[in-house]
Amino acid sequence: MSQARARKAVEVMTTAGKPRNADATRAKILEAAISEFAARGLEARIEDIADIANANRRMAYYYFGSKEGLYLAALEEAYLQLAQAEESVDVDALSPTEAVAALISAKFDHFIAYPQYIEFVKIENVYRARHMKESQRIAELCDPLITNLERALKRGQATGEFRHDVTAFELSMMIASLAFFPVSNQHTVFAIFGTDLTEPATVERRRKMTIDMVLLYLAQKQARQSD
Amino acid sequence: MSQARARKAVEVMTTAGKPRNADATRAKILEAAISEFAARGLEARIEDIADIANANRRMAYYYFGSKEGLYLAALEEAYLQLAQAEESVDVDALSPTEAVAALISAKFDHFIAYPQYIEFVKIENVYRARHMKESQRIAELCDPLITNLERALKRGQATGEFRHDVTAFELSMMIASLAFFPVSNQHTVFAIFGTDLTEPATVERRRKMTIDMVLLYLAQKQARQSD
Amino acid sequence: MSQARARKAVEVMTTAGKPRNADATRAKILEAAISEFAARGLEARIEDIADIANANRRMAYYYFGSKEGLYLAALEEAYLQLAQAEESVDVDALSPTEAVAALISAKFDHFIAYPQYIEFVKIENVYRARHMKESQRIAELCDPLITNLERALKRGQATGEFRHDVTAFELSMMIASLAFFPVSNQHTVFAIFGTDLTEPATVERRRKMTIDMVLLYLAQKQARQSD
Amino acid sequence: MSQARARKAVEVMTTAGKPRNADATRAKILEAAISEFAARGLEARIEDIADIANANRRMAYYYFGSKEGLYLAALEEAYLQLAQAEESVDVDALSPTEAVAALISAKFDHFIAYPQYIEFVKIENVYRARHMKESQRIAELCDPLITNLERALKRGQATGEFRHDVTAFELSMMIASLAFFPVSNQHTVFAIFGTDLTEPATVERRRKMTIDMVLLYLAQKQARQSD
DNA sequence: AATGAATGAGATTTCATTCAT
DNA sequence: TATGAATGAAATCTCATTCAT
Repeated sequence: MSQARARKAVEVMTTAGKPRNADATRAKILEAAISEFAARGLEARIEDIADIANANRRMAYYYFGSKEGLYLAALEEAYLQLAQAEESVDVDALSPTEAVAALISAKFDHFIAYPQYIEFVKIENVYRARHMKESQRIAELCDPLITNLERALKRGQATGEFRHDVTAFELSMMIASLAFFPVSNQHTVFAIFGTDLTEPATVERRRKMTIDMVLLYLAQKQARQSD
Repeated sequence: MSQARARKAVEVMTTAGKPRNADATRAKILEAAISEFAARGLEARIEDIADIANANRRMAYYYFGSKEGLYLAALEEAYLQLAQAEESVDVDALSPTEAVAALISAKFDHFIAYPQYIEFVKIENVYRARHMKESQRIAELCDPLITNLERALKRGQATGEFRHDVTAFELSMMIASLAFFPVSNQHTVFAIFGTDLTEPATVERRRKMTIDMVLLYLAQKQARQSD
Repeated sequence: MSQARARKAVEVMTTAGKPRNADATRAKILEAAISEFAARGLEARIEDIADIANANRRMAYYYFGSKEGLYLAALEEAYLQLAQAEESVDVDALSPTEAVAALISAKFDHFIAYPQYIEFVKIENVYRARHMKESQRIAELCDPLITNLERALKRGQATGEFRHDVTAFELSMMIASLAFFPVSNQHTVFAIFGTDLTEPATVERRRKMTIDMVLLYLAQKQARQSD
Repeated sequence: MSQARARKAVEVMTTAGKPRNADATRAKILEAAISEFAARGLEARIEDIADIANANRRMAYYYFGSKEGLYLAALEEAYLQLAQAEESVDVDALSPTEAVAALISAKFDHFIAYPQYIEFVKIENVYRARHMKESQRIAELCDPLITNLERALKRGQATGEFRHDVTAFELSMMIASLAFFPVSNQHTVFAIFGTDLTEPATVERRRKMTIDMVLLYLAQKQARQSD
């Protein structure tokens, strides 16, 4: 929007040689790419991204090599934000039960704050994680997601508050399922049932139910089996 | 090629019956479309679909009007299979608890049997249900999914087995979340954590956990109402 | 352009032998062709023509050989109507002046009654009379148009009512110009000036002006011959 | 999908500039489009136009957005030439009679000099001015055609040389009819009567007759009626 | 006489990408 | 660093026409 104007001002001052602001251009293209890829999936067009970024199409190639390169950069950016989201929870300062509740709640907050994240994950799964497999970085970024949860779970199992027949990974999948699906599938749900799952009251109700459900499951003492 | 084999599949209306069979051609194109769209999303190519169906590319337009028309037909077909999947459960012949468990289990079975369903739902959500909104039929097909569950829930609440502060729709979303996510997001999960969520043992473990979790939640007597 | 042209299932009830009405089918196709070609030019589609005629597309080929054959048949039909239009004027029973006025008036009537004629002539001129050149018949049909006028003109020149330095062909072109153009070019005139040249009052005004103008010209005694 | 993405004309100042010259490429494509559309109507092929212009087919889309966009640009160009044609007549420096004669004559000259104009008008009328309606510009360009004539007519009526019961618009239609039709319909006339209306002697004869006829009509003092 | 099914060829259009400055 | 111009390859779609009954 007003970015366009800003660029014009810059151009005017550089008379002879034309050293523009490299990082700024790159950043604007990346930002535009995140919003466009999130909005349209791989149908997003390089030309549109460049226009939104107020940059030349050629620059996208200059900085990111190809459309897929740009997509991957945008994807990594989305996961970077995910990792940062959970840092706000100080797992070890809370009781096991509180920590699990806080981690669940943080996930809900993150999905509200960064809806693009869910878009990218949906897209990547349609493409069978084709692009993500190229990225070493994303796996590293996601590591804390499990380890944080694991510390809380282990402590709760040690104190006897939590059942033993569940792993951190399983627990993580449960939570992710309950938090992710209603957002990722909001469109088909709305088309079929006419219910808008993004309404704040609905989201809060869901947050509470999810916490209740997970803690109830963790608190249950298993009878005998374990599979 | 495999033409000889494909010919055999033709229904008996023409005496000699080699070349011209409208229904068979249409059906083969639709079948090919389902597998191609599920595999590649809207990037699937009409030419490939026609080739797989052993038909002329032009015939896809003859029967379905456009690429989007063909996609929509394939989408509806996927939902038709979903509706049929749940018919196997005789909700009213089972106890409320058994009925809920059976419905959850049926969902797991369906997702194993018709993986294309999940692909279509993922794709539609990437496209923000753009195509599904055109279809009156899909909403109708999905109606029983809620009403079946509702009958079981109501009965359980009447007998006092189930808590009262949950609606059939909420329950349905819970179950769908827990069953859908690990399949829909299997690719990114695998890329990040290296865990294959489709292994039979894993699926069975998940089926059991989901049933336990949901029934535990339903059995819980809520202290005071909230929200 | 025309999106959903997907085949609909159609009930069929012809049990045994199926002797349809050959002439009627041919006539309906031709009628449909006239209205479609007049409305859309050569962009008219055989499929649409067949549908309007409630006939099978194949029948158009059966009776007319090809799209161009059908077009030519429609074109000839349009000229047939033109020839018939002028038969209503009994040139020799009227005074020369009255006869010319009547022939002009008949042209105006014809253009109102058979607007398709003008459409075909426009189309043919866009195609540089490519198709009409194939037709012996059309030239024959048009012959009376000149000869009728010629008889009136000759008589008027013999009596001294009409000037001598004009031929029947030239006179015919004048009349045709004044009558044809405002109809043929009504669309661009309307687009540019916003005037609707088809309003009855406008047409009548034009009819009168044309008669006045032509008779005035014919009545003028030329000073010296030129050219 | 995204229709109008056509490049806008951009100033270019490259010194040598053989291969990359935006204006030249654009201009050559437009020029080729004018001749091809005039010759073949909307059946003209983008590929042929590009070939004639010695440009890549893609560039037609780059500069004009779509085939219709290119056609519209060509159409506007044709009307631009029309407007320029009449500028040569200095209406106010001539007597009313001379001015009308000069304007008629200029129209004949224009139709000889720019035959494409007539082709475009014919085509547009076959398409019912579908494209022209999109163009604000054309109506503006045509405005002087009436106002020039109107000034001459008004002056002649003021001096008593011209009759009063005719409007500038009516007069304009008369002139246009007499000048346009023999060119626009030359092909069917030739096919039917074998007369070539484009021969110079024939054109000159027509020019004289038209001027005589119109001036005679204008000079006539109307007896009593008025429409 | 009549028809539904099928096809081949070609048209427009789209888009990522590279050229040349 | 930055850019407007240019391109090739492919995808969708259209349509007249023919096949086989």
